Amino acid sequence: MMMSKKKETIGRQKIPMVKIKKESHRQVTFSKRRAGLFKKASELCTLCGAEIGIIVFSPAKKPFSFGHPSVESLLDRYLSRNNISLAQTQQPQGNSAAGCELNMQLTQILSEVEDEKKKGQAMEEIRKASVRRSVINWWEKPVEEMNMFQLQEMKHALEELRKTVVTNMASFSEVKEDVFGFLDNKVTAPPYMNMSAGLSSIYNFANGNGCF
Amino acid sequence: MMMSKKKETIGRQKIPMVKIKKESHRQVTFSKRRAGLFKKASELCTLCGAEIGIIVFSPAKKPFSFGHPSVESLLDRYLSRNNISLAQTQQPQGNSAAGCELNMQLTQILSEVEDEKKKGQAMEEIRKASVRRSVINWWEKPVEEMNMFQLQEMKHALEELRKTVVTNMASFSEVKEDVFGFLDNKVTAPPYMNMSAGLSSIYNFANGNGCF
DNA sequence: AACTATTTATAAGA
DNA sequence: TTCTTATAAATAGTT
Repeated sequence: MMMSKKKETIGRQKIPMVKIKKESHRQVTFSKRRAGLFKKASELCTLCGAEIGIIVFSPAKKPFSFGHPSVESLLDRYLSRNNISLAQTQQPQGNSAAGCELNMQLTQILSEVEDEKKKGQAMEEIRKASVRRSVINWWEKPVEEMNMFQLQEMKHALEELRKTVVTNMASFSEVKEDVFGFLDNKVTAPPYMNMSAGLSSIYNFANGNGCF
Repeated sequence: MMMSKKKETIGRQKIPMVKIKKESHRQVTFSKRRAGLFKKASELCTLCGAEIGIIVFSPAKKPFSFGHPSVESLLDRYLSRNNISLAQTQQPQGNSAAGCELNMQLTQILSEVEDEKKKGQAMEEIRKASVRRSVINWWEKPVEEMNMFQLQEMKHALEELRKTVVTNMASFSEVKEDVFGFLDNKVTAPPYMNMSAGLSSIYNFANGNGCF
């Protein structure tokens, strides 16, 4: 007792509320605090049934977002209900209803898949002590308690995945058609959560058509 | 010393991350946490030079926002960046080419996502002794060897996944309604840091086609 | 609105 | 980048 074991670290220190000078330090802080901000938002949504949309541009101008439901759905919903149309300012591409439907399907499927992916990661994390990015432990909570934040985290994983898969995909592009032919049939499913973050990343991947 | 002065309060207690039942309590928590969220956002802006836009709808459907530089400009950039505009006002039309392209995009994305999902399941399988559908271990083979079969498996997994997720999602239905409920009311208000003129202009960035 | 006892979030360090 | 640890901050339950 009282042995005063040497402090291993000085612990958290108070920092002046001014822009962090050192680039690397600023990047680290940005990542940590962005995660913290999104977590807080998620909790506010859960605890109070609030609706929150957040858009963040990192100092490097990289976009991040959190949305429950999603920024897009909020806007869409509002506009639909109020029958407002502006669009003129946006890119004029004749779009099709079919395209929209597909788009919605994509949204639906993506949210499902992201959920699954996350679930898989969660199990892995629980079982062993981490591998890739560590998120909080929403996976140890009942399903009612896991939602937004967890899904948001999947976005990052998905984006990383893309790079890997896109690269590998080249080797069997011909098979792809056969296998996914079923997608030509409309996959009809009820719309649930929309993950803005996840979808956003998708848009960069699939644009060029007015719907996206 | 050791006088152990009577504790004046029990202090902060941990609370379950579920919607707070008591109306009054929920309202108080909302106020406190909203303030905390905005403060965190503010600090992130200052410390890292980030740009952040936040929109919050209270459980009572009252809108609040935080924006640096402004909610509008942030949303504008966000939407532009992601090419979400759907601008296609109302003209429905038949653009089969577009539909085809969309489908291809969907296919591409799905393949990526499924691959990830499978990867997660694979790890789970490897680590534990099976759980749901057992697949072979093509995942342990070099990428050149996994193709058709792997993709086929993913398809099934995805389809099963959908059922699971759709089922689980049902538990969110209650929240969902709450969440979208505010849309029935006109968004009228002006609240915290900067806003007011904000919302109306924000909506101008979207179109009224309901694609999103 | 204020007040603490605690829980959380994190700045540093490894 | 991820994990630890000590300390700064946020906040739940009270007054």
